[in-house]
Amino acid sequence: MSQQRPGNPPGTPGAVPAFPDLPEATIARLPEYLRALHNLEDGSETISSEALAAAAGVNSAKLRKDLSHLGSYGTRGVGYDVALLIEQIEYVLGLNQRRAVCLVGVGNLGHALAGYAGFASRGFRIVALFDADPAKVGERINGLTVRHIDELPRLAVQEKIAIGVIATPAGAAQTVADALVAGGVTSILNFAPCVLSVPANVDVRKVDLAIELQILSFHEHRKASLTALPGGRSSAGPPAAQQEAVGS
Amino acid sequence: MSQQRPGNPPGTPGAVPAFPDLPEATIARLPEYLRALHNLEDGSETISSEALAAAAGVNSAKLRKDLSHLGSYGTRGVGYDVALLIEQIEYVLGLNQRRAVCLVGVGNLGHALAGYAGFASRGFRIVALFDADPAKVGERINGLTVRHIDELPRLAVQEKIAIGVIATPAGAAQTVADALVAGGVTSILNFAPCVLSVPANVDVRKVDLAIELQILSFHEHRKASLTALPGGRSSAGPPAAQQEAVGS
DNA sequence: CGCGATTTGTGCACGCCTTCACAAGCGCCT
DNA sequence: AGGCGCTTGTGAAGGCGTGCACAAATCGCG
Repeated sequence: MSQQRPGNPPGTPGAVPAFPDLPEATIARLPEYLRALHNLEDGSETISSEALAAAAGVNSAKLRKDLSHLGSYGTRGVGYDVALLIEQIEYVLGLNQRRAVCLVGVGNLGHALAGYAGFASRGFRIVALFDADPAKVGERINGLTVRHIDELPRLAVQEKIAIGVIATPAGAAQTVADALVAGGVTSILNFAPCVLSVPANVDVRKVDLAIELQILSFHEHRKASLTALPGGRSSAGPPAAQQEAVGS
Repeated sequence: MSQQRPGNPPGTPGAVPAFPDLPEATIARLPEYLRALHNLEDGSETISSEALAAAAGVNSAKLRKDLSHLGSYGTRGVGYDVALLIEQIEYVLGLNQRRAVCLVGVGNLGHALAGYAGFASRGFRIVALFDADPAKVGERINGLTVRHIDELPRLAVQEKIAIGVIATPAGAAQTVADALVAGGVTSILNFAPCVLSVPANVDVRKVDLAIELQILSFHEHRKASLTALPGGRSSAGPPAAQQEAVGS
């Protein structure tokens, strides 16, 4: 990621509700709390940190600290007001305004993302689809027409698109990122397996599906090597093959 | 995640190459290094930590420390042997054996995942597709026939599937997870926006596309509130509305 | 053969994050 | 009105991860 904390220049007086600079770890959990809150079918007005933490799958102390960071007021002995908490978190995350998102690359994955209901239901509005393949331009997906990528910068500016999603092959990703930046996009969600270089003011988050599987694979390997300890190395290639320069 | 480190019971003697218990942060980066290594079109035999770090988008000191954790031997003054390093990382990640993966839920997203080339090209083999919808059972996707989810436990055992991918709606995810566990699956990649509860020996990784966007949204909100400081709160709702219990 | 350039491996310090444990505060019941 | 139980908010400690800076090691060249 290209976080590069702006440093909170000493000059900024806290007159306006100078944005609470929450820890990154907290920010990453806020959406989870929000989801848990929305999923509450329980009609109760309030919820305790214990209950919400369980619903979100985290430690209750962590949750309380997270919420305290954003100044949210629970009531001791009672809990948090559900409706108020939802409003608070949505405000902090900037979800009260439906943000315009564009998606580049309507291949296999992009097609699925374009139709993903989870975006619309959680505060985002896909307003444009792009692709470099002329054969795909003009295709209609989910009520949107795929446009050629050359139109990206112009349309991004025009539609005030702040977030771009890259679902192209890795080879095209950097070019697309440049086009997004040219269009004034300042947040990028990158599904292409590659490193993007962007200006410091642009945030990039990466999701690499294969990497997730590889991490799981590691744990599988570890678990297997633990349970197989007594036996004699049954599975594939041993870690050897790197002896050299043993004694010089 | 349900990490819950096994505690490394004091009894385990390090006779067998007791698995290097790498820091989680390191594990998460190894696949990135691997990808960077594979992408090297440079025909050189070796690569310096500096160069590889740049290609992977990380700090070079971090990379060296990561590699040192897995005992990988670079050569001072020269760098790391590319081929050897690839072999090492692939071994640690357990990628030398093509792991069997099954995918549950062939809706919008599942469909895309089933066709995602990145899995096959990076050591994984999707061997089965499942869905609960009878209308989808029998459909052929990418050479695989969609089976009914009731067959999951049996087939998972039969095919020795260790990793399962959940791409169902949130409502069905827990049921699917239970079925996966019943089938002996010990690693789950969950795309459904919900918390799964699984036995301690099962690893779960979660990918929530909407959450990623929400995190970006936060940064957008923050950036906007910073640049708009001088002006007068032009955009949406202020954070107020939570006064109450001010003085009792 | 020796020296300098280069690059790895790592000790150390710092900061972030997590977790525990508890005081403070609030509501309810008597 | 008072006390009791429950829950939040937070101080402090510990662990983890990061990044700097440098010693150790290796290669190539004169």
